[in-house]
Amino acid sequence: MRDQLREIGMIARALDSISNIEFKELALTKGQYLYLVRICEEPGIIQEKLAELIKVDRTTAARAIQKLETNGLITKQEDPHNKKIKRLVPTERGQELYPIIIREHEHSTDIALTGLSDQEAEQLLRLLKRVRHNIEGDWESVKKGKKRDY
Amino acid sequence: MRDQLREIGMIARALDSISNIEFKELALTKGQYLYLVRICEEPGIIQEKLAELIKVDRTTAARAIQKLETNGLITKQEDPHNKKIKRLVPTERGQELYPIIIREHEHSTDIALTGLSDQEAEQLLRLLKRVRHNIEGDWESVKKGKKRDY
DNA sequence: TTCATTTAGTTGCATTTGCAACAAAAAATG
DNA sequence: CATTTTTTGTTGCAAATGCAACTAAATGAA
Repeated sequence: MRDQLREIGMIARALDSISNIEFKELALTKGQYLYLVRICEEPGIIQEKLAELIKVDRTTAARAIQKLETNGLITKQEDPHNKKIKRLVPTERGQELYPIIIREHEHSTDIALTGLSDQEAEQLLRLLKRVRHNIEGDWESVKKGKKRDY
Repeated sequence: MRDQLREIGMIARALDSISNIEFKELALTKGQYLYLVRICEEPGIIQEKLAELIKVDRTTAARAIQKLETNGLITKQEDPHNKKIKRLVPTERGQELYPIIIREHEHSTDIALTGLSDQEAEQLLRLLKRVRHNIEGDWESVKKGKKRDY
């Protein structure tokens, strides 16, 4: 039975839950790790793009990012050519957390992929990328108010 | 690179977001569809098991379920042999929503699996089930306060 | 250039989320 | 049997979440 999406939901909730509990000792509150890793990997990214990247509501991202700044993990830098956007850059302290977050993530990946051959893990990644690509359009248009017919 | 878990997170957030928006016209608020479908498919299930099934915090489930009852979509029935548990059963109105939720879910699955062959979709499902199985243990133990070493 | 549209960001408000901390029934241990 | 532990459920907070509604800059169209 076509339960792919249910499995994905279960896995995502379980892992997010684990990460949130584990990162509490880094003084990161719910969800913050998501934004911080991406900002470290793509410094200069703006809020709007970051929200699109991780598939979260713009306003939720706005507040999470605001809090990261308040806590001294990132800064918002103004762009010389565009007064509207604010480029997000990790602070030194933010960068220090990056490898810790990645290590946790690697460990979760190890657990998740236990028993899968390299070929299977690669195949899984390929298929997931296609699925993600398939749904991105719907997410963006539904977010903007478009109705899907079915 | 081993981005399987990131892809899963993106897909899950995007689809959950879409579902929440689409089910608003059924007067279902955030997340409620998750619980309602499962109660329809497994009537008599108890709160604790339901939370484990969908991988969500016990107290979050408690309140979502409470609201489903308040809104007349499910009832909590006492068990004749066990005074502690409350068996969750959909009402008629709850059952009416079931096929609507499933239809939406089927459509999302159609979109998500676009371009995948039957073999690929099946392989994806098999792999996801294994991944889910792999992480369930960690989720439950971390939830109960156990620390993972890595 | 002018005006409309899109993009980027913010704030208000109502709701959901989830850790603590608790209670009570049931099950396990001795 | 008594008593310890686990299971199931709840409530109090504090925080995150997300839809509306709003600004203002940038971009596009006429």
